[in-house]
Amino acid sequence: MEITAAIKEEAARQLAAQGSAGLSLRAVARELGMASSALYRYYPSRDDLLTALIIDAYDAVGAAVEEALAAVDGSRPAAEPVDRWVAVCRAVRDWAIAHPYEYALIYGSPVPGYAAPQDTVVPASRVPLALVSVVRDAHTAGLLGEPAGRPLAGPVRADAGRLAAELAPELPIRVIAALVAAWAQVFGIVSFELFGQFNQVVEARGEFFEQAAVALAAQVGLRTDGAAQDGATAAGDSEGASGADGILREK
Amino acid sequence: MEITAAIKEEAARQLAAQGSAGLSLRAVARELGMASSALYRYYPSRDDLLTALIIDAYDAVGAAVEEALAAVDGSRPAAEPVDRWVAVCRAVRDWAIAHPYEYALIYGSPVPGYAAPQDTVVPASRVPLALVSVVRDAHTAGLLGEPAGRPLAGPVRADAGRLAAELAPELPIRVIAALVAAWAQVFGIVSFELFGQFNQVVEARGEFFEQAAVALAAQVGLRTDGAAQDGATAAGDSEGASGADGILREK
DNA sequence: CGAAAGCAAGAGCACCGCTCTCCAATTTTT
DNA sequence: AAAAATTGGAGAGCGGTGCTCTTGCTTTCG
Repeated sequence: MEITAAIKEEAARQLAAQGSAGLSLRAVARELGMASSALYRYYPSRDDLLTALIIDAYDAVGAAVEEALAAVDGSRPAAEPVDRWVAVCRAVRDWAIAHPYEYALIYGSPVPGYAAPQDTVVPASRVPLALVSVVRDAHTAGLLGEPAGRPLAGPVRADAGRLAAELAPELPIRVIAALVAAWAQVFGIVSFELFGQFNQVVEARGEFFEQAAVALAAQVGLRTDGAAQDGATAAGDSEGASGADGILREK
Repeated sequence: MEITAAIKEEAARQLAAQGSAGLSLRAVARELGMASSALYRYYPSRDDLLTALIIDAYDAVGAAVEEALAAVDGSRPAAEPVDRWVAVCRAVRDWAIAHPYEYALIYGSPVPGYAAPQDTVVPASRVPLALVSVVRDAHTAGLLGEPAGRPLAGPVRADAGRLAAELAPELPIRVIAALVAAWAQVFGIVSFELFGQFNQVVEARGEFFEQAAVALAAQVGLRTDGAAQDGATAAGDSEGASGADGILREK
């Protein structure tokens, strides 16, 4: 049962090298020294292989986020909620920059024949769950203030209430709503950076992202008290990979 | 010289029907009753055709936004800054829902062989320019408060200053920075909705988006004074197209 | 030992982007 | 008006793709 792993590994290599459109079953088979038809015994179609890669990508970014959270929690003194939040956000961005095609695969436009089976939902929820845990921990520590924004409209309140019930019943519903919005917004910034929308607009992308992440933390109610904001300290060190402008637009 | 238009039109039809990956030069030629090779006289490659479609898509969403802005400005009484901001945001979302594949083409992952030539930058700037104009008008009317967030880190300040110089010298630099962030965040929410990330998370997507747009307006400093927030009035009417969950994920 | 199941290979289908050569019509130039 | 040059299109063909179907080998099981 390790052939499937070898296939996936080679496919991941091609994905990382040429993007999802450049992934060819025949090329994978060629590289593995087998007939292309033999490959269909392990993955019934190209989309199924892609789905496996999608799941792996979700798991990878989820693991990166959880690892970053564990790292910041191991620091001295104990990390503040805002720092934990920013650590999660930064982990997402760093992973995206390091794996642009994998990122595009899961957070870009769905592939042509796509397929978002149920298997993807659990891995896909690791990042949002990390964000929830940061906010929940802040809440239990009494470090959660009022989220920004007006009272929720009815239907939004219903959605947020449902989410709160299954994720964090102790959190205020408005926090949940703000959290979902912040979640989407974090990826909005990362996507804009990776997909080239910031090309002649934002150059200091690491610092810009940091700034936005801090603002989003405040948006969900994480107070930035205690040590004054020194978010700039760790801002610049995630550069280097984004030296050229635009990651995916090479041509 | 109208053959290029016919080609583009048919290509746009295929794009809207099957997405960018489903766009085939041969199919376009077939549909137009000509040899596929003849098509290369007008578009040297598939990517060039795609680029033309990208420019059209940018122009379309830009026009939709400007039209929405003109519409809200024609209302009585004169629209408040927040309402103008939300109108722009809503126009983006409505256009995206109406043209999911075009949206994916320009705001999703860049296509495999892509090509982001300079021709795209002007059309692509129409939406952000509309956002800038809303904020600038609010500023000249004295309706712009302090943007949220901390003081800008040096490099971000430089970026924002450069943008301010060429876009709106009278606006505070921090507003520019907040504006860029809000711009990316608006598209983050739209992309998450269209690309299926909200699938079992947010159901009341119109209201949710409205809420987030209002919050982002506040984030850039647009005060929601005067008539108390009645943003919910126009919230629910942009639904209907998003009845099914997920637009691009049919399979 | 023989049957059955699993696995790999090959050929082939229909499609794709793209290039090349060729031809006819048209336009321009002489 | 005749000749030359440009243009727009057609066809064949190359190498590539995903996918299917049939064939054959090998391993396992009864």
